[in-house]
Amino acid sequence: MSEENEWSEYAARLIADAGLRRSTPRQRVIELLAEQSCAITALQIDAALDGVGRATVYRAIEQLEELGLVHKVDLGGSAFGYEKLEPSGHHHHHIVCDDCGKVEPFEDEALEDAIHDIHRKGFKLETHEVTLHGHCADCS
Amino acid sequence: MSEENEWSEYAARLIADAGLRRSTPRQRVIELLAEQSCAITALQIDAALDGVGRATVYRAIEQLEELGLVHKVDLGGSAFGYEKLEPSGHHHHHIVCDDCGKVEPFEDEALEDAIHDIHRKGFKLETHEVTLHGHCADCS
DNA sequence: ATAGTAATGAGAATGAATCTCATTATACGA
DNA sequence: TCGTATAATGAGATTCATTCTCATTACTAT
Ligand SMILES: [Mn+2]
Ligand SMILES: [Mn+2]
Ligand SMILES: [Zn+2]
Ligand SMILES: [Zn+2]
Repeated sequence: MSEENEWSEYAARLIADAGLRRSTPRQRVIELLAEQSCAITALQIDAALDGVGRATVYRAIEQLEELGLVHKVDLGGSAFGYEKLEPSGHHHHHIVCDDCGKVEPFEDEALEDAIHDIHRKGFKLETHEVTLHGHCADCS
Repeated sequence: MSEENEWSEYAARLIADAGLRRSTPRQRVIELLAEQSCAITALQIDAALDGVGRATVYRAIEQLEELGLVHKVDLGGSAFGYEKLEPSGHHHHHIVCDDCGKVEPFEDEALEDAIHDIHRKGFKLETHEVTLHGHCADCS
């Protein structure tokens, strides 16, 4: 099974388990998110889905976030980005060019290890976000 | 010399080197940021400084950011936070409770080492931001 | 099929951040 | 010290991502 379908179906399952209905608009938001390999904004989703209202897009994102299916990321622009969170836990982080706004995903095993070693009493840690800032080759 | 004064004077020097004037409103923004040990929002700064306009607060923050004196952080609320960046490079990151919004700073040497070992060709890395999300004791 | 209610979407409202522009303050040379 | 150039300011308007409202629609279970 492709990774997109895997996530879509996992999402459908959690949605059902949460007692939510299987509605077409929310389903389309899920499918669009499933196709993306990196972050996309709420307004991009809204624009891509004719017939799906803005409010529905934001509501769907909020629910997916609460179910741990989607992750909100600040990529330096004027809007937040959202990307699916694989059930395996496998994920990437981002490098942002502070001059032109270009975003590149990256993965780093040592970084993940260091993060997983962090414990703070009084806090149950769930997710994390790492963003590196700098200047890309074109802007240097 | 206290760390606040150290940063204030460092900021004053960079402001001067950049050819900017030593204006009272901008100076007051700098001093307020110097007093904080963690992030504060632009509107909190504006509210704390009577006689200093909102536009001036945002402009000052933008300039300080460009000079590498201030760091913008997304702490999950409706507005961004800003905190001073010590000339020594010494800094902390944040743990956020996704339920109540509580923010706690933390430092981790191994994490910093892992981040400094990250290199990406075509990118000159400057700063980084790490945010851990979870649930605090009160909300668990 | 029907009832019960979750979900939707158009549009209004909110609010952080940005922009405008007339006025003021600062730096610097005379 | 004075005058000039212009950086900087602040009130208010504006933008625009996000949230809210509420009448209507569409799931789902019976
Ligand atoms: Mn749409
Ligand atoms: Mn103010
Ligand atoms: Zn990670
Ligand atoms: Zn760090």
